Amino acid sequence: MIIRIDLQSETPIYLQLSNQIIENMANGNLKPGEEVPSIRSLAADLGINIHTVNKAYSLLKQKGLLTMHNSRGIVATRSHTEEDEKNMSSVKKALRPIIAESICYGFANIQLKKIVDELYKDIKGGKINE
Amino acid sequence: MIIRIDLQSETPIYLQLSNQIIENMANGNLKPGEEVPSIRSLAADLGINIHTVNKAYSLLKQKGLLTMHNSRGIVATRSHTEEDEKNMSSVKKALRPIIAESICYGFANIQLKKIVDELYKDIKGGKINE
DNA sequence: CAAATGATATATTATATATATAACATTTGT
DNA sequence: ACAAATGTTATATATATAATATATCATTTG
Repeated sequence: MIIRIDLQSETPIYLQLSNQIIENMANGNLKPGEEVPSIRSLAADLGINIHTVNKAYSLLKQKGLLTMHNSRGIVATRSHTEEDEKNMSSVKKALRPIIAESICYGFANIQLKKIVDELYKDIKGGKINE
Repeated sequence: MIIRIDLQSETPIYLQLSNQIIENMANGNLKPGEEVPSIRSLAADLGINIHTVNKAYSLLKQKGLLTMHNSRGIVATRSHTEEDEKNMSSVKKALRPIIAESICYGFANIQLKKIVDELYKDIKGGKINE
């Protein structure tokens, strides 16, 4: 799993980290059941603090995407279908202001869905660019 | 233009404010060329500080959605088509992590585009909920 | 000329982010 | 039994962001 942190970015490190782990889960680089690097080892590899990694992992745990096993490592998880409603409302809440902004920019509904379609395929394709 | 600030929210006030102004521009409550409340009056109405309103307005100005006229008020703006590329890349950058997260939740491409479609119509419809 | 405007400056408080150590209980491998 | 590695938690420090309180300035409007 490739992770790259930009210390100059205005996006907090723990968010960059959790976002990139999510991308790795989305494109299949990190599959459900597979182990994630330990907090200490990842912090050492990236040259950042343990607590920063811990914060990112806690966020993913809260989203139901990671499961901590008592002193035995951390494993990628796919949240259950019972949580679909919760996940759905979380996604909608995040999407809403972006879609509103797109409307202000004059982007049509079809145009916006085309962008979503492209991003969806691009992420699943496994590109980690931007 | 109706604006409601939640002081308990974890979303910063200036972001709540700019997001709601954007929604009002998206649903037609605030049309291009129309005046926006002055910084002082809006701050007084909402019971928040001048600088917080100023920060929200500056953000919208930076997005090309507001234009300040020297000591003569602030006006809603539709950013020009020449900036489409910039706006597009801005929207994509914001959308990417949310779509990746949706994929982790097991949401299909069609399902996601349906959500976008619903939100698009809901925002244009003018609902200001949650 | 007074009033209102956006812009700017300084200061203070509170919260968020990131780091540095340290310690704890649990699990794993020897 | 023991050492090593794990996730968890606690404390402390430094910096950045968010929000507030005053205040001043040039410009525009009535």
